[in-house]
Amino acid sequence: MNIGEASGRSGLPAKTIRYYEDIGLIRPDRSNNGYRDYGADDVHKLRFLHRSRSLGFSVEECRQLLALYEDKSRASADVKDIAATKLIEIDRKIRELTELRHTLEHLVHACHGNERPDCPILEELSEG
Amino acid sequence: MNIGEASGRSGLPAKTIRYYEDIGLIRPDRSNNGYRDYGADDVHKLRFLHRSRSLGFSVEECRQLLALYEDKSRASADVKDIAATKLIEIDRKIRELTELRHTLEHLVHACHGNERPDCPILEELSEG
DNA sequence: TATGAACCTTCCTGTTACTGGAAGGTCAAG
DNA sequence: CTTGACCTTCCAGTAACAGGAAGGTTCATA
Repeated sequence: MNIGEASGRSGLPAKTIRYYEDIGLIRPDRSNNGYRDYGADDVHKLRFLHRSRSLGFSVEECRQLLALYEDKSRASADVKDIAATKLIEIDRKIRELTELRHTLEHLVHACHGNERPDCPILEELSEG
Repeated sequence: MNIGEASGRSGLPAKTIRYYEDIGLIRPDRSNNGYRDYGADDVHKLRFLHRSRSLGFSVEECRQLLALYEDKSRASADVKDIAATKLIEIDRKIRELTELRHTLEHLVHACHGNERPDCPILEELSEG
């Protein structure tokens, strides 16, 4: 199938699929007219990539996961390590954002938001 | 003062300070030897930038905040709008990350993480 | 048969917010 | 006088694509 259909079936934009080929994540066949030609297994990989990316794995992590996925002799512990490390990162991000949220909420509530020039938000930003 | 001291006082790397000058956020004087020469107000602005960036404002938003900060006639409502919009964004990010966290945690717990090749994480990634 | 739309191709640039490094000038101390 | 710590400019690279130009292919339709 052409890239348009592979895009539709995998949920990835054609631009992204070409990019993934550029960086060596997938290698589709070529038709006689020069068009990329994707098989069912290619679409499978593309869906794998789509899902892993949306779960917060970087492209390099996806490359590792894909290699593990294709390696029948790998241990599931290898995969679990990658996922567990990512989980810790996500927890940290959530903590940081929550703290940020509290600070910002405090500032927004403290600001009366009227036509007068004094503003607690700017005051805090310039002093903090 | 030279860029090194301005860096130390503002908490921003010298590279970042030069970058902020490149994109027109600050305009320090120059000494006779060509070195950048920062005053107390420059350091004040740099600290403002540092803090706003760490609160999740983009550089362009910081530019707006800085302009509002320097404009004595601005209304505090303008600032409040920017901060409130950012608050909504942060909430959305937290929600997305939390959902992500649940999915990943589920996967990590489902995986026994041993030497055998079957792995629920990869299975879910390839099917989801 | 011509033509137009809807595909596809490669290549180049731009995005965000910096970071790293090369090549070279300046300054204070020993 | 040289060494080391500063400083300067400029160029390239990062992550993960997105947008667009210029042009080839295919298919349906007038």
